[in-house]
Amino acid sequence: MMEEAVQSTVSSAEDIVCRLTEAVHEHRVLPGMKLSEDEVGEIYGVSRTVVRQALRSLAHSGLVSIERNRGAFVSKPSVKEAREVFEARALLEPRTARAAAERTTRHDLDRLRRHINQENSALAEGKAGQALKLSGLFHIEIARIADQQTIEAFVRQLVSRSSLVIALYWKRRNALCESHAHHALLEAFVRKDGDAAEDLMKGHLLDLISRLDLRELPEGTTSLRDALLG
Amino acid sequence: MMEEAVQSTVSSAEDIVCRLTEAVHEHRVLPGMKLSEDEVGEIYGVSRTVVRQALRSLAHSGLVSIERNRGAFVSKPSVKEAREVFEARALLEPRTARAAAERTTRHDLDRLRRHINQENSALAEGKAGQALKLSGLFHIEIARIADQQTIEAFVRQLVSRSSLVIALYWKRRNALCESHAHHALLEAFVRKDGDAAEDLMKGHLLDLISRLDLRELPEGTTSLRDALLG
DNA sequence: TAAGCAAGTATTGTATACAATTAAGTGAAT
DNA sequence: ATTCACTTAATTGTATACAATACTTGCTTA
Repeated sequence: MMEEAVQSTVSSAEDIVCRLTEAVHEHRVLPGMKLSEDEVGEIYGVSRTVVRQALRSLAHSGLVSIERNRGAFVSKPSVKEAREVFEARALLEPRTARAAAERTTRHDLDRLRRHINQENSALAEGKAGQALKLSGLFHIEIARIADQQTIEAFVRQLVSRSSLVIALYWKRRNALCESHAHHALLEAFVRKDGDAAEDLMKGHLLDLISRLDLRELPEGTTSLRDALLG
Repeated sequence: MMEEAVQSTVSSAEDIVCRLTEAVHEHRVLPGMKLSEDEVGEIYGVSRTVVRQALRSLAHSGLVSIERNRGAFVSKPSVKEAREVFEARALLEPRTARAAAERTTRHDLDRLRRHINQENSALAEGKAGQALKLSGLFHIEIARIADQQTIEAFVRQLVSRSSLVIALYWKRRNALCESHAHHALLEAFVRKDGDAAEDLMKGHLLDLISRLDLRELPEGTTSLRDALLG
């Protein structure tokens, strides 16, 4: 009888948040890039009103910095901010991995396995951006398994910002970043070994930090002079 | 020469966010309350545009829930959400208190002392709302001393949501909630005793949870029937 | 009397228009 | 030639207007 219209229960602003977030995660949008309201609106076919909602939402997550009367830019985390992000992750994720390992269901294990396969496929095909995005999603998936929505939201934010940090401070861009860390975590999950999961996650995060070059270099704006006189 | 106008570097939306947040912290605005855009806009003398910005910002912090085409309401955390909030605090705050204790300067100690005095004054004068707000600010101050802006932002959010949890689940509303916990923390800070600070904070958070009644009762909407048939 | 339906009212979602601020470009003076 | 000032263009901040959705109320009917 009633022609049930496809009522989008999700606002279009959230949709744009997702698209921009994914672009950042895949390093298709890089730190410092200007996000003009008109431009973004034209790309996605919505008005500035909804674009502004999305940008402010992203600013809340730390992915975007809004400067009054100047507009929105993809954030460029400072060295200090980069350290803070990983320090926060070190506080949240190991204990969350423990909780997740002890709660894992068979269904969760299947999802994790599929996820790791996707990661490896992306790496094998040279899709570095997608591999990076999937790598982050793995950590979020763990928070989901732990059934901790509040912490999951924090981890989401930290993973996003980590993506910016990696874009700015990763040591060897061309190096394959495949590590067995995720697979080792999966094995701990199979055994429901909370201790191992916590330790593995702690070590994994330390490993990630060690691959960053967090000397104070890129703090100053990459001035045109430096670029041209180099 | 130039008549330097008072250029508000802070957007009016942020101003409204602060005012509403403070009202929630002081329990002058309670969980479930409707926040009509027109009404809020009229109260603060701004248009709906800026009110909507503020409400979405508060929704991001978890203080407000926005239901599509229905509007914004002060969040009513479920029992599960209440537990999650304090579990997240248990992960973040003890280690942060340790870091803060080891970094404390004399200036920080003065601020903490003044802060505790204000708390006690508010309690003595029976200003329960203000005392609660100050109590939360104490925890935020610790994250600030630790010089961890990222964690500070998370703690801010968790303290805000804790305020909602307390409004819903606090056992004995009339009980004086003065505890020596904050003062004990201050003493650990004076000694720069990180171990003690971490333990004290852990215990303080457990103490807070123990004063909540987290049985599944208030999950159902406080229906009019319950209120009138009581 | 109670239940269901329908029209009207109120509130939110989105787009557009105007105001304010910033950034850029042009020109003149030192 | 360089720097400062001024004008002009572009972008963001805010308010308002219109569209879509949800809620209320009154009426009809069983």
